[in-house]
Amino acid sequence: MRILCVAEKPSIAKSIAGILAGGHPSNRPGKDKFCRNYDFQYRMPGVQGMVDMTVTSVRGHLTNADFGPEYKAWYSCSPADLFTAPIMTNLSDDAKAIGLNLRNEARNADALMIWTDCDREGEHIGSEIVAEVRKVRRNIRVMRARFSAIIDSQIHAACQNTVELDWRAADAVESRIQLDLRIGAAFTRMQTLALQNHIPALNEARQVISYGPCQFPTLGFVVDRYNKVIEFVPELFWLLQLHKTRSMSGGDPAPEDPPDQIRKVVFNWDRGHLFDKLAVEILRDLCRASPLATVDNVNSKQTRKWKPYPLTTVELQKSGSRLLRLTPKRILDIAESLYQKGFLSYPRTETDQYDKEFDFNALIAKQTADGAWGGIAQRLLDGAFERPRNGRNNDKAHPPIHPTSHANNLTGDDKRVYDYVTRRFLGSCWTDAIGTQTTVNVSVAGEKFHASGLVILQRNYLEVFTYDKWEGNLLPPFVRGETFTPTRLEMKQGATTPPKLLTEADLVSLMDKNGIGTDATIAEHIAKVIERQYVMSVKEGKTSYLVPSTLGIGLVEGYNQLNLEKSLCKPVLRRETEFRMSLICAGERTKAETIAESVNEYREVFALTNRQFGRIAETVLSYLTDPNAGQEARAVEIGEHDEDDDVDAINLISDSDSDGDSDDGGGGPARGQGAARGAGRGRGAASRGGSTRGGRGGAAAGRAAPRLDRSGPDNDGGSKDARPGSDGSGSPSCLCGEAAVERTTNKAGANQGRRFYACAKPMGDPSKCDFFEWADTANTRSGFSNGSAPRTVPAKRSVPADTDEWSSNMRSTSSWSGSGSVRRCDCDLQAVRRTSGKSGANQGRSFWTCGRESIKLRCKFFEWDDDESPTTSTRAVNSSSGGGGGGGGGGASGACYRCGQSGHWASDCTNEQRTTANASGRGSAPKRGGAKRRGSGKTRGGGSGGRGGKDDGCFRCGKKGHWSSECPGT
DNA sequence: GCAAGGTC
Repeated sequence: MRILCVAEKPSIAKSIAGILAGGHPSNRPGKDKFCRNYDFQYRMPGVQGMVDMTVTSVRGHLTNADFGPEYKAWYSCSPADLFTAPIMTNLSDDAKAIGLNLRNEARNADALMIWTDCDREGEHIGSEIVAEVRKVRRNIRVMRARFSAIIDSQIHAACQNTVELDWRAADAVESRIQLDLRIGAAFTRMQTLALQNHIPALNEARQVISYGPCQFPTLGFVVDRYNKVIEFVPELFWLLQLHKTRSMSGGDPAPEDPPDQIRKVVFNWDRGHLFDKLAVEILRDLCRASPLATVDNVNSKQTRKWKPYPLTTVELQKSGSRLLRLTPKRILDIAESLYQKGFLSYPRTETDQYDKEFDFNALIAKQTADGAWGGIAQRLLDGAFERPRNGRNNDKAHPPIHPTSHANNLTGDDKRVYDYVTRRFLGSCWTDAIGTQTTVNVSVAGEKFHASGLVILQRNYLEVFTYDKWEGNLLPPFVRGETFTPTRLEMKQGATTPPKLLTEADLVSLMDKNGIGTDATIAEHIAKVIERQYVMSVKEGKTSYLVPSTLGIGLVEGYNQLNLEKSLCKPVLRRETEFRMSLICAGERTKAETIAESVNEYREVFALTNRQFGRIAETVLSYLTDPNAGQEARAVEIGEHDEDDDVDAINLISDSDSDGDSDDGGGGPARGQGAARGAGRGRGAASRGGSTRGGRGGAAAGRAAPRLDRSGPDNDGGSKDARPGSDGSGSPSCLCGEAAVERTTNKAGANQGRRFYACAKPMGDPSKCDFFEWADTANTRSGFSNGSAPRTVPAKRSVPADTDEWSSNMRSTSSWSGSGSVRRCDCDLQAVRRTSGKSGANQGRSFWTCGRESIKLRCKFFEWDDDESPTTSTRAVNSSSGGGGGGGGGGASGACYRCGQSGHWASDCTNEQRTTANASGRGSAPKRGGAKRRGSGKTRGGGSGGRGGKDDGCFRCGKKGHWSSECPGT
């Protein structure tokens, strides 16, 4: 018997072969330069004699999806046709040799064992391998080896307990591939041609204005933050501060005290600051009237600075970009090359937990040779070692990033990245830093103040992880119950400061949180929006900030003007795609259904965008030609508060008053300068925004300025500080946990005028969540197509974890538990039974999901509350929706996007009330179903409708009645 | 001349 094993990448093939062979298997070159073939014999349980094994690999995906030749040229068809154009999937050019190797090796194999990574993409790559092998061995037996780490015991267990390939996961990926291609190509061609037509400069530069479901939300984040910065209106606040100068030996300083024994202690106000100047003045006067301070409490407690978590790709990119000041893409490229050289482990991982059996000692031992940290590595080996903290992520495919061997001849950025990874690894294997924190609480005339000191007792991990700073601050002695006269009591004025522009690290975080891209692609998306000239990286001091170009702002503003409920510049559509993929994985939807549904939805958005693209083009043009535009970016003061990552940083401007008349001389000038600077910047930014942004000035002025309130919980003085709208009177809570606001749908269509609940935060606020609920169905959570929030972070790499779970989910002859039993979700909480309110085949059906209250925090656990296996439920969905749907487009199990009724697609909708506004386009919109493209591109002119384009106007000159390829103007 | 996702 001979089994052909295929891994996702050469390094894994080598490791697996080494483990299964129990040493060094013989190996021979394959047809591809990187993918070698390893041969050995293996004893499989239940099989007589030894099995001949060959382990080889692919290099990621084997195939690429693209349109057929008749659609490839940009003028060959209307961009709208790309939503239905056939997609061809072929071996990529650089996978030709790999395919040949697979076919050669499979010819004399009895079985194929898939060893790709255990995630959705891995299942899809597995399906590509199966397809390739079946070209020569149609009926070959396929087995899936499931492993979560390259550890001997796991690899042997995976080999001996194979499961089925997860075809649903592969289908989910397939649907994403098709959707991304159609959306990307259609929108890119449409907007590029339309903008080139409108704007000669873009035409001359032949500049591609690409659209991508990850690119545009990435751009959207940058523009949102930029808008927040320039529209920011500072708000003044006031606070009290108490100073006491004291000798370290206790008591007031004496003349013989050396200077380093004298400490100026600043006591901060427990109220933080208030936005009511009069209130602060009154409190200050009260303190002045009886200025004696009483020490209410002196509290010392042990504190610690936590050592870093194990390193994930996203964290490497974030911290690397912040600390090493390299772009995320450069960091990933360097990590990749260090991995290739054998210095680092696999650099694309979401895992921040080490496997129980991880061999730390061997890896730490390799670092004892290092001149800089060798001694520390030795101390770890000698007993200082402490297991790294566990993070919350585990992709079950790769361990956290760590050094795999010692490197002593690296230079430049390679060395800086290697050093960071290694110091972080060693730091995570040490113990937290320990210190003693002392807090002194005092009161003056009933007002409370506090000061803190820190004594670092053990630096521990800080000795090797030198990127973390922890500075001690020694307080002179204070005794509970004592009284003293403050050296000064000040009232200070400050102002809220605008958020800073995004750094690349910020953007990586935002993308990660919102599920835009994956750990391996986030950096590429950022590089892409820079390459497309939507975003510029502007260096200010040591930090690079991302500033949208006029083109980038124009595009986002243009799209925002369309008021689409699901903005193309926001992450919500991407999340829907992810959510739909998860439904395919759960067996609730089929690939065909999902693709049809998504394509239908996107095509509607496309048609709407296309018809109104003139507005977008005008907006872009206005930004590109505005002589003031682009100055804004430079005018925005960036990098001023480099040390503070807080978006709502406080800028303490000046002393507005001091403790006594005698100090006025010192406080006066400082106040004057500071106030002028703060106010000047605020007005300047606001007016710049207003002057260059035309009509938006009013809206910007009407927006509430972000307000900071750092007052303590005991704050009872500043009623003005209370945030509006947080009391939630009858409103549901949004995903941020705050009261949602009621809004009205303005998009033309069946739901125009309908009320819904959404997050109260302003548009453009990156922290605004995507909560959505119709006001009239607030108690019946509808399906995601109505906007109920899907999970925040996509399951780029998510399949069930342990073998048992895997088996129960993957085997169709399942150990599916019966109804009524208590179930536990993936968080190991008691699962909660809910009922599907969504119209369609599963309406009213009960299911079990994660027990957490917050939708945002729920795990991916999902089970139907009946006896059906996932396979059965898939069939149920198929049959019912297939019957209900019209025509060849699959079933319409969801609601029609035009009239809101279920049972038919929007294209087949006969409900005349569907168009209420926007008479210019919508009323005359031809039906999609009536004019499906068939045959070659030559026949396209005959189709009178359904594809936009010709009837919506030529993409070159904008006139109707001819295709852009036939445009007389070209 | 379009996307995003693997990997090298």
